Amino acid sequence: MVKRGKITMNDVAQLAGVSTMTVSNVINDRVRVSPEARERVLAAIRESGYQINAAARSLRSGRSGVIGLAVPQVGNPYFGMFAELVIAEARRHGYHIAVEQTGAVALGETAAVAQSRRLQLDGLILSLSTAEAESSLLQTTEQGLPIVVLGEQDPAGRFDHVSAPDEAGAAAATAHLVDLGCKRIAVVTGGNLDRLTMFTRRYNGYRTALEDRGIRPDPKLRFIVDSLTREGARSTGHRIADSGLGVDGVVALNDIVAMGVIRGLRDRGVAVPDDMRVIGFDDVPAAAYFIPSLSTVSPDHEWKAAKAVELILSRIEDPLAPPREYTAPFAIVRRESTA
Amino acid sequence: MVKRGKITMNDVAQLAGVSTMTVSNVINDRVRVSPEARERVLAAIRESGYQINAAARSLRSGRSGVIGLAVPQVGNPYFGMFAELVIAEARRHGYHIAVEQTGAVALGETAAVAQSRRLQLDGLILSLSTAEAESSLLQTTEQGLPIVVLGEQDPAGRFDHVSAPDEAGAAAATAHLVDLGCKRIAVVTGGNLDRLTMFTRRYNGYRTALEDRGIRPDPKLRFIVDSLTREGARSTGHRIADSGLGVDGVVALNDIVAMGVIRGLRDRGVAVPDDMRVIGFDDVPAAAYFIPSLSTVSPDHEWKAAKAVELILSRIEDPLAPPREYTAPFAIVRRESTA
DNA sequence: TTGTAGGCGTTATCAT
DNA sequence: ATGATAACGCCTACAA
Repeated sequence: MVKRGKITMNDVAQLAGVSTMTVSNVINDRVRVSPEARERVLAAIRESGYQINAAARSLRSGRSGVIGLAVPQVGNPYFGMFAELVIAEARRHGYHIAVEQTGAVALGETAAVAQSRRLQLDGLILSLSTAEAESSLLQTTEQGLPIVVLGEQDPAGRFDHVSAPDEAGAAAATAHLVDLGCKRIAVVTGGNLDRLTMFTRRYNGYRTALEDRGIRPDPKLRFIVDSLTREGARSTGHRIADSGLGVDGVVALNDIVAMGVIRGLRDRGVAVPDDMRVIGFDDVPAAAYFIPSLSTVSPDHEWKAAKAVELILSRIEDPLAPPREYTAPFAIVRRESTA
Repeated sequence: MVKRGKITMNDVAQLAGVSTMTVSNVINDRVRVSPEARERVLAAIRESGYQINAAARSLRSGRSGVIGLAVPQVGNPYFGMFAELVIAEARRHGYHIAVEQTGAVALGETAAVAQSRRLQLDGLILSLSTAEAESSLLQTTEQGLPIVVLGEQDPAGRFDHVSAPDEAGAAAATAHLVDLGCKRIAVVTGGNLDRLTMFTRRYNGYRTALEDRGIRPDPKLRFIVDSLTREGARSTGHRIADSGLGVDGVVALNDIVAMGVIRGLRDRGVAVPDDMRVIGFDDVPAAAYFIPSLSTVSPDHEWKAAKAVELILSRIEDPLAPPREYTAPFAIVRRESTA
């Protein structure tokens, strides 16, 4: 009894001997439908293998039941893990997630926003890496796409925003190294430090932690990765090993970089933690299994994912509510790399 | 001049002083439109911030321009990397990718298929981990959803299929260890070995490589991970270290497992490669940066992604063509873990 | 080259 | 409780 091609609600209605609206009412259990009618409809659905047409529903209702999640790359361990959590959390609320990739560039972030509108997504959780995408964001919210921003904050503070504990986390990481007796603590950060970015905030955390303990941050101990990749981090590890600056501790801006740096140090025969201690940021799944296992700042990822979903849903409910700002709680996880 | 709410093609037409169809024709550059009209339309689009409504287009045309990609989890390094490549390749062909997660269970795989139909996806690239989802697949293709299968092959061979070089790759990995002088080579695999799965095929590769060299595979050297996670692999590493079997080489079914095993060995003071050599499978991005860097079977991931996209596009073109079968080329990458 | 009519599958509204 | 009707925004077919 399986019909080839498209089976519509109408087909189901005929099969069940009811009207299209009754089928629709059963599916969405909107109004009271008599038990017999409901039963016949459900049987007809099973028999025909009917699947609702999301395009038609979305066109008619204006809602797609899909929320976008735009991240730089899903292949990145951090964003891959985060996407998984968001997908699970959204499903709990009856929503589906569509993953977009921005490549961490403004063009990609703008494109993700445009794409979300085209696809009639009900909202967008956007992990921002640039500030340049802001103007397109503003235009978009004016046109009614609810947005929650992660990572970089828009300067005007007009969006719901969930951030990592950048300053406090980096400060705690730095303090951890100081407490262990490290005297020459380097920091590995990225990009330029003019604007207030994730890099800047983590760097600031490092600096204030040192200053709080009466240590003058040495500009020579600030290493900039030339690219935010494992390879970029590895060569930064080489530079640190070759620097002759007597570095005995490293605060890395994230775990990928930390592991790349450790790998680079190892290339030069520098052992972690024996010769130098290293701490990361993010607590990606691989961190606990790296050799040496990686000490790191561990933000509550589940909390972050749940908060992002909660915010986007309430923003969809009430587009005009004032924007809200949250920072994830964190803990320092001590592992072998700072033993 | 930015209008709030939904801007339709009609609004653009009015703004430009033309008919809706002219706007549609400009957007899809279908027929010849006079330069002046086209210019006015483009200006109106820019001015209004118009975005085409994908739901309406999809409803009308029956095509969404979106291809589904169903993988177990995007947080997994292998699938995250693979998703990235597929997304990039699809974009090159003007298609968008929607990522689904199956959790590597039959229920999830079936659900992904149903979801793809609901969402009017033009096709589905499905990374299969189970055989149970097969019946639902068959029903689906009958209803016109083009499918390309990765990973597990459906027993009936009714789908386009791209596989990893499981047997040949595992055999080459094993041969590599033999050539290095390993005498007691263990294999770490998963699940039961009754059906022909990825596990079975890689295990078979290991076995035939040994037999080809006149070595009798010792059943005691076959270790089964109780869960396909880093933690499961780590505890397998413990078991290998504690086994007292004199293992001097390990063929792991994939890189995640290989790294987990190395971590577990390290927990027991077994050094890789000094005390024991380990080789993985997949060449995930992290493999080259692990300590020790991981020797592994490196399938051509880009080839695989490109082939999957190529197959799904041609399947969309011609739903009735006979199914095709491809296996990715590979190379053995020698790194520190087998030095 | 441009415009008009109709329908894709669903649901809101109103009527029975 | 159930059904008829119209409309969501776009595109195919045809007409001008």
